[in-house]
Order: sequence, then structure tokens, then C-alpha cells
Amino acid sequence: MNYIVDENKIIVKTENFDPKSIFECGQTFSFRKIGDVYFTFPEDKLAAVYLDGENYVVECLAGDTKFFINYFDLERDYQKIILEIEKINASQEDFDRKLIEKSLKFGRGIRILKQELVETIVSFIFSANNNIKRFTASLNQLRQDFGNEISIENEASQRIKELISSQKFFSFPSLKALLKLDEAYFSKIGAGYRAPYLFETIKALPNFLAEDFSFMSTDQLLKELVSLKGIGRKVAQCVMLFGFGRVDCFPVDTWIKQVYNDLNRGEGEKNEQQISSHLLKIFGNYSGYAQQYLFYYKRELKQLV
DNA sequence: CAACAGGTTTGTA
DNA sequence: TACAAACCTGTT
Repeated sequence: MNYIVDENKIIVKTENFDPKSIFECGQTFSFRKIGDVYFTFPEDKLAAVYLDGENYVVECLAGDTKFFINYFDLERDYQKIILEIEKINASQEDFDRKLIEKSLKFGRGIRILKQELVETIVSFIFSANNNIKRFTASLNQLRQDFGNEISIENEASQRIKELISSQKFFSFPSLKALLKLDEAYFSKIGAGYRAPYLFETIKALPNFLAEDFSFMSTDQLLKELVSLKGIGRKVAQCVMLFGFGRVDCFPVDTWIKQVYNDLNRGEGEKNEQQISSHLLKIFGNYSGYAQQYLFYYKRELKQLV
């Protein structure tokens, strides 16, 4: 066990848990950093994550510890995942093995969050061909307009109390609330040409979500997802990874495209689909994790330059 | 001012 | 099936 529960707090060892890596590796946009504290607000929940001595604390402010243990995937052994990816890496002849090694070391605190489906789908449609700053502003506006202010259920620690005294957090709107929105509203909050896609897909969600996905292969699920407007292969794979917990997919965006060229030297140009299936073939059920380590390392490194 | 940003859709070979 | 071009819009 790499965590213990103390009332509304989860105490986590730092070895495979690092808030910066978790929140800034591109998997979620439902967080806010205030000082050294990360606040995360998935659905209608809220937690503060901060360093306390040698450990990280997840202080659950709305929603119980059980919810956040699942959300942060705390029952999973990420050290084992890292070891498995290292093993795969060692068997690759034509790979830049050092790149993987460095990525795993750099991102060892990453965890793949278990995110709610509607929030994930809507957020990633916004993210397509968009920059984080711009679409997080749209998402925050959406929360403010049609979510509810999250009230603190559990007594906050003194430190957190002070930090949130001037802050408001809003839940992600329910599907019911989203269904009432029209194209013009999404345009207004800066969705641009994605506005009709959002409108169409939200309209299709009740029917879509009623399906039983448990028996579906990842390939089948991908086909279903890309049939929704505004969802192409990349967004679909993100939704599968972050919303469905399908780790056997490898989302390829511009960053992973760059990584692929660094990683797989002299293979010639390949398109996103070819890259995705090649990496999937290599990493199998560790693809989702491997993607996050590589993506985070590449992007963070780029930002330092 | 043109290019770009964590792609998708639509139209054309 | 594969590849281009257009696409909202704030930033650099």
C-alpha cells in the first residue's frame, strides 16, 4: 500500500505520485494551481494536493477519500508499470532507449486519472487544434455558467482555508444542463468552429452512453467514438484512455509525432495512424502509460528551451 | 503580419 | 484509402 487514509486526507508517498506531473501531463484541464497547491475539481468534487513533509497530501474538500483513491488510481502499482516499460524498451533494437529511460525517470510521478466520460468528451473536443490557455478559459466559463459552485463538505485545514477564502470552484455541468445549450452559446465561449460539433455530440450522448461498452474491443469503441462530431482518432484515443481506462491505445498528436521521429530513427515519414499502431504493437497494454511518459517528457523539455 | 496551437471535417483522386 | 485544405481565434 503506497497510501494511507487519515479522515478526509489521503497521505501518499512521493515515489510514484507527483502533482505537477499528474496535472500538467495533458490528461486533465480540471485543475488550478494556487501557490504550491494544486486544486482539482473533477465532476462536482474538489480536492487540494500539496506536499507535507516527506509525503503528498490529498485533502478531500468535496467528495470522499474513496472517490479520490479511485480518481488518482492509487491502487495501481506504477513502479511495476515503469519496470514493464523498461523491459519492453530493453528488447527494442532500433529504438533510442535512452529517450524512454529518461522519460520514465522524469515522469515517474505520473498517474492516469480516472475521469468522468461526459467531462472528458466535451473537454477533448474543445482541445482539438487549440491551445490549452484558450480552451481552458472556455471550459471554465462553461463551468461558471452552467455548473454549480462547489461547496466545501469537509472542514479544510488552516493552510487550505486561507488559500480558498478568495476562490470559487464550479462543478462541470451535468449532461442534462449541457443538453439545453445551443451552438450559439458554444461560439460565445470561444469554441469557434467546434461549436456545432459540441452541440451535435452532446445531443447524441444520452443514446451513446446508454450502450454497454464493457464487451467492446478497443477497436470497436474507437469506431463508435469517431462517429461523434468533433471526435477524430486522437480525441477518441484520449477519451478511451482517460475516460474509459483503456490503456491499450496510443494517442498521437504533434508532440508524439516528434517523439516518434526521435525514438525510431531513420524509419521514414509516417502518418499519425501508422505511428499509433506501430507504438501500440510495441507497448501493448502499457501503451497508454508509455504515451504519457513520453509526451510529458518531450513537452516539458521543449518548454524549458 | 503570417504562422501556430496537444485535429477534425469535408472534398477530391 | 489517402492526402490537402479550410477552419475559430488569441498569441508570438
